[in-house]
Amino acid sequence: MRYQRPKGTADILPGQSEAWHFVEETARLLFGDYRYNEIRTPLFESFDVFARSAGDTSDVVTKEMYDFHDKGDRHIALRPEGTAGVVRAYVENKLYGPEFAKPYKAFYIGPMFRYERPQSGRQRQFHQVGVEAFGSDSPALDVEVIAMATQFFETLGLTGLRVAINSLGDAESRENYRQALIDYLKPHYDELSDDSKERLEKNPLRVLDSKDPKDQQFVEDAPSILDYLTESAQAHFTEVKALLTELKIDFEIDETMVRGLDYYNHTIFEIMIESEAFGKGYTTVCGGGRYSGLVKEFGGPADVSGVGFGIGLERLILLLDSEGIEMPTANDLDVYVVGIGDETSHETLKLVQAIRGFGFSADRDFLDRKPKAQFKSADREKASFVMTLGQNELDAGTVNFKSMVTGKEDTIKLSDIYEDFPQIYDQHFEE
RNA sequence: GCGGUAUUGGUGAAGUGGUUAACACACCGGUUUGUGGAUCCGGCACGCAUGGGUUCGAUUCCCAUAUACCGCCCCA
Repeated sequence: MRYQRPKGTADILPGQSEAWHFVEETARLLFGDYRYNEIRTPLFESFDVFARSAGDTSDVVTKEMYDFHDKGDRHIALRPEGTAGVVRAYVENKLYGPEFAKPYKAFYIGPMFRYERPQSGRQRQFHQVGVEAFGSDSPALDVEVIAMATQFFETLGLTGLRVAINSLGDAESRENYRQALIDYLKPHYDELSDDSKERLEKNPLRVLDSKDPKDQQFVEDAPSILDYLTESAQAHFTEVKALLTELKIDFEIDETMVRGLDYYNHTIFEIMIESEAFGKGYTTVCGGGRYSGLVKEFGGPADVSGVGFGIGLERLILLLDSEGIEMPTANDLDVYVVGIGDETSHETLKLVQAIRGFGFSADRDFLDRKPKAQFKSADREKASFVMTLGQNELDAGTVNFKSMVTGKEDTIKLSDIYEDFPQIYDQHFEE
């Protein structure tokens, strides 16, 4: 094997790509119903676009960015997620201007890149679908976004969703909580895992995410961020909960759910699902939340906030597969044209072309194979009908028309097929 | 970035330091000089991820590299 695909990449082959279309089309249609329109931004951006949005010290920037210098010595990075590019485009195209609807709602679908160690469902090139809505602080928009995500999964046929929400409050709430958390954890410093010791220094909220069982014991008794929300932050969260209840969307509050970045505030949420595909327990298939400051960071107005989510498509399709959800496969073949003898090649090609011209699918043999082998191909491609054309038919100006379902055969004039194939098709399909 | 397991044909896989690398599925051909899903028969790895090394001899042992998978880190 001379060449192999780059580490952490995958070929999506015919047979699988139909499932991708299904998921993507479902997203396009549904998001359209919510009046989110597709935005397509470059797969690569200036390195700074992502470094800016993620913070210079985060692992994403230092470790996971797929970056390089181009021939003009520009520092380029392949996009590791969708939000930064969308925000950049929002600001660069001045979509906050008065002529645009507010909130400005957009979705994206496409490949993302992270230079990390591949594992199942984690690749260096992977795909996400996500949405962003800018320019409204309304809790109703938070809930619309959550509702859209849950409806997306339900439309795909998934059940047993679990919606977890939390609030990080505003900047003041976060600062108060951060200090409280440090005060709580500091006395236990020596008992924490090495990883969490470091987290405590760099990003205390991350300790809440630790997988270490000992850490988790401390986390259980840690103060809750919800007790540190300012009055207005509290009001926002209360309204979100009320609206979710109104929409009959079941949710639970996870006080330990956090985000690493400072830009997140108020509502954050994850949608989880229990599936064999990812071992036991619930796995997150969608993460999202509200953020502020990003637009300003990119040079836009200071007061424009955003809310959105991202969904990893590889994981989602793994999930749909393991849940046995029916997804469309390659479309069936209407007609297979069997040609017998070299002399028929011209006519069989004209036939398939004519049938395709009428909007039906048609195929023929290209390997000079015998009739039996051609019938096998027709069978494998699930052809509804087979037309057989040999010297006899050619002389008579006819074709043998066989239904692969009933096995019934009929002789049809070539001229009739060229004139009105749909009529012949309908007539025989009825039987 | 760290640790572990694995790598045999189109696929699933068995196998051994020594002459022809099981078996099954798929595919191709024949049985039927022009008709599918069945039966039977035949074909299908000069090769065991790649590169070195040990050995009289390696797919089998050792080392390196690549890739996949699992765990950690991280996951905006």
